[in-house]
Amino acid sequence: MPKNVGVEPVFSRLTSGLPYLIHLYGDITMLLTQKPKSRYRGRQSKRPEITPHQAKQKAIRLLRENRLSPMAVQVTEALATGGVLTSGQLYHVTTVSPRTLQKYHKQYLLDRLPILADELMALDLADDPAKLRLYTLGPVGLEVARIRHEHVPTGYTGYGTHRIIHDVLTNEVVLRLAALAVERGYEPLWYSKYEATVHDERGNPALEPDAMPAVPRDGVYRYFVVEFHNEDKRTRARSKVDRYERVYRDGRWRNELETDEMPAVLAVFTHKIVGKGYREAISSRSMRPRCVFLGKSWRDVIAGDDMARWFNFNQGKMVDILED
DNA sequence: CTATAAGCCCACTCAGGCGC
DNA sequence: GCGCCTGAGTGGGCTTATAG
Repeated sequence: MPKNVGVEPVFSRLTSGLPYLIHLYGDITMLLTQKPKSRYRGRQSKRPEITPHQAKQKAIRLLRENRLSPMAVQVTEALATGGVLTSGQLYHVTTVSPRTLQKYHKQYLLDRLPILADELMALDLADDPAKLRLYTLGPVGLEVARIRHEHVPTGYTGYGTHRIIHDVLTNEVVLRLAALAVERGYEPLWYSKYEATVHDERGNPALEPDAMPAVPRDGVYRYFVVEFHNEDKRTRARSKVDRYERVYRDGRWRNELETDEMPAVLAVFTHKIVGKGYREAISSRSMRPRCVFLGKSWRDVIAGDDMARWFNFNQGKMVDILED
């Protein structure tokens, strides 16, 4: 990809850990349905604050002296790509234990985001709800990532719950799709939303997908962009379709994404009305869309539905996105 | 108070490096 | 080869802090 030249996307190195992804998490479902009301409960971290300058010095030292373990690299890379992941997601990507994550936190590599008590209580399927944590890059991890990547997701501590959950669920979609791809013998890649962004002629973002997984096919990587909708407005779908079509015609994406084939859009929606919106937007166009739009409901994702089977809005039928 | 999370200590495994 | 050390990751078990 153009933006992170010389940097391997996370998944290219993580295929060995991926089979762990297969079983259902369940630790995610309730994050969506529960409204944030209760506050953080339990002991709070008393890790002393450090200045951004101190963090940068630590990061430079860690890299120069080669003192970042392979596991630490994998974890920071995963977070640099996905922004915010649960301890469960991190485990399924890297096989890192909660204990080690705690250590990384202490070393300023990671930050924790408070998980709300009610949402924890609502867990029913989780293997170990007590160990569920939300992690983002910490001050040092952020600086490490900045040295490796042009754009790094930041600011989660300032984001509202809705936004954080949006990103966690987006990552869940990517991880589950990747897990299936690995199961079928492919080596999937995982690009961040920054790497997936396409700009207009003035340099402003024209498309800002939530993530960009890629799966090889016939020796060439085939890209998908994820659009995760956890709102219930059908009009958002129409504007997305219009925007993708505009960007397609513009053609700039070929250079920015370094691909000859426009990535297919994987639209995941928590409200059926959004899927309906896509359907109407596509069928009502006078010209047949040039982009491929695929849809799946979040309900199906967490129910363990086959992650390769998506509804193709253009053709009006189910397809297998890894084989068709 | 209780429930929950963070902190801390110890012990174990495993891999790599070093000296002999 | 062997023994020894060190660092990383891990898990158990206990203590301490804090919101409700």
